[in-house]
Amino acid sequence: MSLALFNDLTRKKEPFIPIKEGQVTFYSCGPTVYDYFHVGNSRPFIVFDVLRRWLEHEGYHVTFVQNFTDIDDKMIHRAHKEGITVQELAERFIAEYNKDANALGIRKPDVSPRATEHIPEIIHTIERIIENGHAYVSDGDVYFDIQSWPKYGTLCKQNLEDLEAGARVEPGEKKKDPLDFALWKAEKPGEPSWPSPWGNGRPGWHIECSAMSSKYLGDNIDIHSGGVDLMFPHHENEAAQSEAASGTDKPFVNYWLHNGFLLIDNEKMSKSLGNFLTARAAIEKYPPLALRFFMLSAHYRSPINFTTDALEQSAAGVSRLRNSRSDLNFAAKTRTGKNESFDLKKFQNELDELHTKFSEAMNDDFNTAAAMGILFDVVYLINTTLKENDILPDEFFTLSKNALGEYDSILGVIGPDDSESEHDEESAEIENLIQERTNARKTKDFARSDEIRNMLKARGIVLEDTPQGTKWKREL
RNA sequence: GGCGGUAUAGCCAAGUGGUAAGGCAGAGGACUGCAAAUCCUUUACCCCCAGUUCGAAUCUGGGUGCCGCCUCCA
Repeated sequence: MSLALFNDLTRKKEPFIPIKEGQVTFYSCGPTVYDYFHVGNSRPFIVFDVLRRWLEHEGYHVTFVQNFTDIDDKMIHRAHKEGITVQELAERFIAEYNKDANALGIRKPDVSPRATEHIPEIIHTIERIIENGHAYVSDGDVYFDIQSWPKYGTLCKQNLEDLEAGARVEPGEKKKDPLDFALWKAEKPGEPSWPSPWGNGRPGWHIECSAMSSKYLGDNIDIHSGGVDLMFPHHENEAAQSEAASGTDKPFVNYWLHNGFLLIDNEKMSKSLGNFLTARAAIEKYPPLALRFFMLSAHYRSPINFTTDALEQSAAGVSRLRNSRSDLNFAAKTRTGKNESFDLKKFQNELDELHTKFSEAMNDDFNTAAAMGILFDVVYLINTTLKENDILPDEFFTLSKNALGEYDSILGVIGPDDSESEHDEESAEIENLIQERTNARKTKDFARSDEIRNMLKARGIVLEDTPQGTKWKREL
């Protein structure tokens, strides 16, 4: 089975067929860098990171672009409040974004364009829209002309009347239609501005994505993703702008993907509601891997509820995965050898079968929840095999490690391998203490034995006694 | 009001019409100096009502609950 994605444009699961064979152009809406991003914001970053990895795993050459919105009302207000420039604010929170994203195992995009570094492209895009007759200048502002765009509302499946009924009309606005939205906003005192054919001003919210997407990926791209709340108005507007600018009948985006919301206490987590937890605060409280596990434990389009319980359960799940790998590593050092009664072929077949299932799950609208179920099946297979055999051949360890490694290169929920750091200074010290404890246990000095174990435990090092000796691992 | 999502065990959650994956927690057991980990055993009237079907968690119709979008929002 090949990859199918649920396309919000058609509200159907469709086979994924890229524009250029073997290549994927993928634009993901990034953060407005006026603050730390919160746990809800982290969901699309994590789930679409996994989709990107999966596409690459399947052999596509992916160009992944995720923007930084570094100029808008929120940026301006926040910068004023902090007494710094908008640019300083952006620099600060782009750095903070990168820290948190890195901690959560989110890979860097191929391109991370910033709105303020693309003012010429934005202006050019607006000029094209005006030339094509879909925007008008009104007293220094430029608005998109909704009435000139019959397709408006196709993404969010709303007709114009219903949208107009709900549209906010602000006094003093210079729009022809309440649904018209700003492409360019005339300069206001004390706000950053750039010169343009329509006077000094700044870009509207939606236009940056159109301009930057087109610059780095072209006028017709494969995938565009973001949270469901961006479907309207942001993505609807983007599509209208981009298609109005390109002037071709090719759609801006072939596959629109939207992740479901993250709820906290059964309510949407949002900055405006004030019920948010920053990703920074969350990963101080819970292991980052647990947060990632949590995001991937449900299908990306389902809503998920952020609770202490759920995060603790996720952390326990991560531990199970990590334990299996650390048991595997330890056994590889202590229990490798010839074993005539072990049926390697059968083991390999079972792994292959699970591999097929994993691929099927990921190809089915990247169903990470099902895929993680398969990962646990793999862990179970490895654990029982380790249990049933005292000695196992090299091939078993190679196959098992490769399997876990491959799955984790996509999901990123098992995390770094402690055994890779086993030659550093701290490890040597730990090994010495373990040796001392082993000696104490031989002479039945359990007081000293437990003392050493507790001492290491306090440092986050957990000891486990096995028939092959004592193994250690770091706590999550 | 318009549009959309969702309802599966104590909790989280997958599920393509053929009597329910996986994880967490719990109980009992094996192993262990004690622990930890692991393994074995064990836990589901799939929101309600009606319908289609030989057969429905899955399809249809009607309810009900919860959530979201329609305004800045991942």
